[in-house]
Amino acid sequence: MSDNKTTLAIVDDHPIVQEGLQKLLVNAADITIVGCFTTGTDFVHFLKDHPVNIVLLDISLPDVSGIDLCREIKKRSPDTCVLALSNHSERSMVLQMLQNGATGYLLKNISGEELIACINEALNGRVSFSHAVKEIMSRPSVNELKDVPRLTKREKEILQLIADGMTTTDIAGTLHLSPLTVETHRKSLLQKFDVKNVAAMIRAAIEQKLI
Amino acid sequence: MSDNKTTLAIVDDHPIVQEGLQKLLVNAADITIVGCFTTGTDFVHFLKDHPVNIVLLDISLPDVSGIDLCREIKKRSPDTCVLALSNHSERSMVLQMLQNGATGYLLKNISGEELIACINEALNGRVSFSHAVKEIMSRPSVNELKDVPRLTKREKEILQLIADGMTTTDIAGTLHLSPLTVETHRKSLLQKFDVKNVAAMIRAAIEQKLI
DNA sequence: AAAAAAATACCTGGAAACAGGTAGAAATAA
DNA sequence: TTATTTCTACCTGTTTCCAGGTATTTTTTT
Repeated sequence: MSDNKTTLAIVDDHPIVQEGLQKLLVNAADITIVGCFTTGTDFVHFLKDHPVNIVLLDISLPDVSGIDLCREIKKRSPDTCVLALSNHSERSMVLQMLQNGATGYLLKNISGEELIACINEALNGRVSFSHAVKEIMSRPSVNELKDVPRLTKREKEILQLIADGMTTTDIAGTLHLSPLTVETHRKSLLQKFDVKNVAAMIRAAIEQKLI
Repeated sequence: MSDNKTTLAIVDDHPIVQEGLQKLLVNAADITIVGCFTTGTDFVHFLKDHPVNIVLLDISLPDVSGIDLCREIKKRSPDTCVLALSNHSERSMVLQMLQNGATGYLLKNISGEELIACINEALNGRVSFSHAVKEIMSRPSVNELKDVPRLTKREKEILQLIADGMTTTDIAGTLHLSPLTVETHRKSLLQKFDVKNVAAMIRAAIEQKLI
């Protein structure tokens, strides 16, 4: 039955990785690769009129952040399993991806067998981690219990401008907003980061890779 | 003449990358892949009794640093061209690799054609960079001209406390100084970083690894 | 269609930061 | 032993930030 094969897509801007994944997956008889994409927007566009069961998603793409892309995918196609692919295994990033709908998190040093095993895990509705990630997630990290704040689009924008050294009135000027509005966002940011001033906020934001 | 084909080895601990590189190189008729290795020591051992013309070398291996491995390879087999493979394009890393005998530096987002072109460049005795690296190396780094500010002991101390979210009076308290003194240091810091406020300063300080 | 979240904007008052000075000890380098 | 740097401390303003609200409109979610 060629009909009920699993459809899989690859989203990664590295040709080497695309080719490598394809080669590792040719041995999996029940998986059909239906597309390879180098940008998030390309894939989202494809998803409009093609069903995809599994997507292997590089979280550091040139156009959009892995987190935003994951949300977007799950919004448009909730049944698609998103497996995040990454080079780095930071606990906070893993948690953020899961919070935004990912079904698993794989490191790029994964072996072929493990990759296929993880895909099957995901198909069976289970969260799947590659070996190294599993270890990191198993112990309840002392450090990173403080959750990463979930910022709105506007807030991210303003955070970035603050980090660039702009004052409230500067920011209001460039975004064509009232300074009072910018202040409101600024207050929300301080609250979400749970800090008292920008110095601490910028530091926290960089640590959590939000800048 | 199958004899004068180019012999090439791959050293990378990511199965995905190994497979991907192999697949991208099957089209290059004059290249024979003579080995794939996941650790530096494995490859060095192989090199003892096998000639290798080109080695694609991942610079972030689990066992040894890319720099050390490159030195070792060139010591044992000076005629082997080392092409560094990396995810990151930091100017300093590129320079270090070249200083230690590498013939080129490629980013992992390289395309198949570019990869083969770079290998041929290297075989002809020329230094080869992938596109993105070339750009970074061509212009005399914007980044590294603005010198890292030379801070005094006290300034470093206060910078750190500012980054921790402390106010001037807080800092004065913990260091047993007058708030006015702390303000003076704070002013010096802003001047040395050439910024207008702490937000920009903290960011710059973290970028320059002073925090 | 109703509810929740996000973005917009306003107000007051106090706290902190920033800009542009001066200046005297103390430590370090020449 | 000078000369220089660093650390200390002060003064006067102005600007910006922060805390504590309230409140309307728009967008998104349910």
